[in-house]
Amino acid sequence: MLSPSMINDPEHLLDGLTEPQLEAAAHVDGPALVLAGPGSGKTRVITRRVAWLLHQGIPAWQVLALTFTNKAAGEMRERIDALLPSTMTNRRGLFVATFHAFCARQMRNHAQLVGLDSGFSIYDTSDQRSAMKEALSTSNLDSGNWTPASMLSAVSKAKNDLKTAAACEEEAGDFYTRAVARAYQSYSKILRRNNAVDFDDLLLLTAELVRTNEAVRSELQNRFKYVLIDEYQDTNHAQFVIADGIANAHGNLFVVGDPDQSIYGWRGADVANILEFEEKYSGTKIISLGRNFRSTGHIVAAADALIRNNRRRKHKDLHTELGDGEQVRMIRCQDERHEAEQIALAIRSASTDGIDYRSMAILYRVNALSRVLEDSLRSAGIPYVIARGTAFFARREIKDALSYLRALANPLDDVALARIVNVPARKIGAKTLKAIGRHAMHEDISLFDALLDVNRVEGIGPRARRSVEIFTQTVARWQAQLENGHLAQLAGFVAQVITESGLEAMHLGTGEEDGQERVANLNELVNAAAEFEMPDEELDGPPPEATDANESTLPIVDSAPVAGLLEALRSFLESVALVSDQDAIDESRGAVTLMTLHAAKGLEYDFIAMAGLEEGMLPHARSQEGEQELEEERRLCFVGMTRAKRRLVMTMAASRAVRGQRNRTVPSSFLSEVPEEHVSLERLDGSGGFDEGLSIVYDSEFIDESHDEEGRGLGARFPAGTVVRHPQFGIGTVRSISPRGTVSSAKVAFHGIGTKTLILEYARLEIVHG
DNA sequence: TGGCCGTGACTTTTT
DNA sequence: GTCACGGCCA
Repeated sequence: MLSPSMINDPEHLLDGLTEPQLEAAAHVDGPALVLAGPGSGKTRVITRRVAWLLHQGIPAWQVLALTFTNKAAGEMRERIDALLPSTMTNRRGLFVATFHAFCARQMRNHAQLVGLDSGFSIYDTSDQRSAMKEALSTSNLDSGNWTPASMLSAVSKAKNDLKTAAACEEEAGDFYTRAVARAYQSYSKILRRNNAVDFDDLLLLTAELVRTNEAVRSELQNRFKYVLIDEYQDTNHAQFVIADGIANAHGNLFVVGDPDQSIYGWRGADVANILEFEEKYSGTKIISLGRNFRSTGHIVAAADALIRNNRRRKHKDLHTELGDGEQVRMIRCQDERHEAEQIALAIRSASTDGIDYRSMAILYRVNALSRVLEDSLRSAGIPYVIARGTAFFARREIKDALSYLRALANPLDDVALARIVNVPARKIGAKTLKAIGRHAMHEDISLFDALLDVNRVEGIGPRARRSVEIFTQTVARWQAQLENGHLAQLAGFVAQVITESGLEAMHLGTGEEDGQERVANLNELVNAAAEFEMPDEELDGPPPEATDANESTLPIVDSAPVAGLLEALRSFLESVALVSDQDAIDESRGAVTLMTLHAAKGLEYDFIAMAGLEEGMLPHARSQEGEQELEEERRLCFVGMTRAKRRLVMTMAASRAVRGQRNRTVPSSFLSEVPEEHVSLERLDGSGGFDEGLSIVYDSEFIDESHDEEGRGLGARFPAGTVVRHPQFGIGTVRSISPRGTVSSAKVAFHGIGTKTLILEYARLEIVHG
């Protein structure tokens, strides 16, 4: 076994590490898999290891570290930087980025190889939706059988598996898959025509490039001799191909992750990547980090007990040496308002106990839950921020401003142009636009070129014609400015477009109630542009000497430093397109953070409140159909619980209004999977218990010892084959029964509905015949 | 052309 | 409860 004293470590990089941490941090060559439980010092290991590599004389520009969020990338960069002596000569050029940003960078450099212009746009969800809408209507698929959103998710799935539209076409069998293939085809065409890509394309096209283009592959292989990937359990097939393509030449692939924290299966993440890593890379060094340095005993034990209910997992022993700490508080509240108040109270008392607001967070399964929590925090006078980086850029006024900028950065982007050509209203209405669109289609030119050609378009009145001319002149002026300007003018330019486009006046003028707020948001966008820094040469770009080494292949990955205004704008738009919700978190604000469980991945807080622990909420109703989905929900719950360092509160509301409809709820089965000795249970919903079946079950789970006869007994009454009646789903047949915690879950096939997984104790099944 | 209002569909999670 | 869309009127 290694120990610091056995290794020459003058910079003390390996000091204070546990044995397995040391093993990982001092790993240099060959494949390595670090299975890092929650709070096991993962980031510490990664940063020390990078510093260690450089310490061994490996130039920083040969190291590539990939993360999932910009926040994680930024933190990693900072922490590595802090570990490196400023005198170190080989510290320049470290490449730390998110997968998506890395891919965007590759594509800017090799745009022509994938049939794009380097000014390509990155479409966000709403752009994708308009593109898909158009795709469906042009290929006569808009019959109402499927929505743009469902088609997009099918296409996304295909892309994550690296399937092209042609491949989908080929293997399409039934009506639905054929429709998907056609929609995919037509959607891709639209994106291509607009010189645009979606999020999945960034990965897909880069993977294709790495896989099929020898020159690009060897360029990447030659530069990046050491590849690190964080949160490896959440990589999808495309990401695997990219990482593998770069690293298989030298095998220096170092991945860190935790299968128990895999929560992006729905997005194409493939846990097999981490589970089968050692088979794919022979000679893999496997290091398991189980000791938790984050949370106190009851929290770790509670989370551990929960996750043990997953069948498809590799067990890892979780333990802490931080002492028992406090029990997990579980509070049953009356309704969602009451729940929000209880959480506010818990935050107050945590604050009194010396926990800073900035070290507290409230987590929930769906964004819709944030509203009521916000209300209660506001009236309690507790400062809070919502981690929703993407929401800011989805606001109408911001999307408008960005569409202006995008149309300027990428003149082929018809989606952006169409959005703003008449915003604010400038007499270029639907009719005019349609005529112009037809002309563009007919002449096979972009919408903007068609606007320039307005005098040749029929069916447009003189007034509209004049308006179009004024608009195109303004745009031309901006474009000229972009060509000639430089980086430092970015914020000024953004402000100018906001003013000269009339957007600002539009929101100020009409006396809209929220006009002021919208203008403030636009100013915020200008601030973002002012704070935007081009990818930093110091830590991000390769040093000049790197260029020489690769002259025989292609120019080095990164081209000359960008200084022009146009490049700056494109870079800015790219960074804006790739923001994550986590990026909105700013610890310096001293506020409680609200976010989804998904967004909480990788973060930690002294105090965590988890809201909405109800069946249908967590686990979410949409994921209760199969065992796999249920296990992912359980992992999500596990991720949430393990964010807490000292205090964990889990709440549920006995009744909750969903979509305006108030419903009684059933406590999440996850709650009952936590052993009593780690829990302090509080019932504040006022119900006596015996008059209501649900609360009896809830009681029995935690307080009553009588659950054995009630719980286990039920499974025996519904053997497979029993025909039952469900109040909502109707008649069905029991397929199988399996014990889950102290209750029994049944898979029941309902006529015309499909198979549902039900908790026998909660679903009021009636036996039709046995 | 543009704005207003009523109706209906829909919400899981995100780079 | 919210958003998007289509129809209707100034």
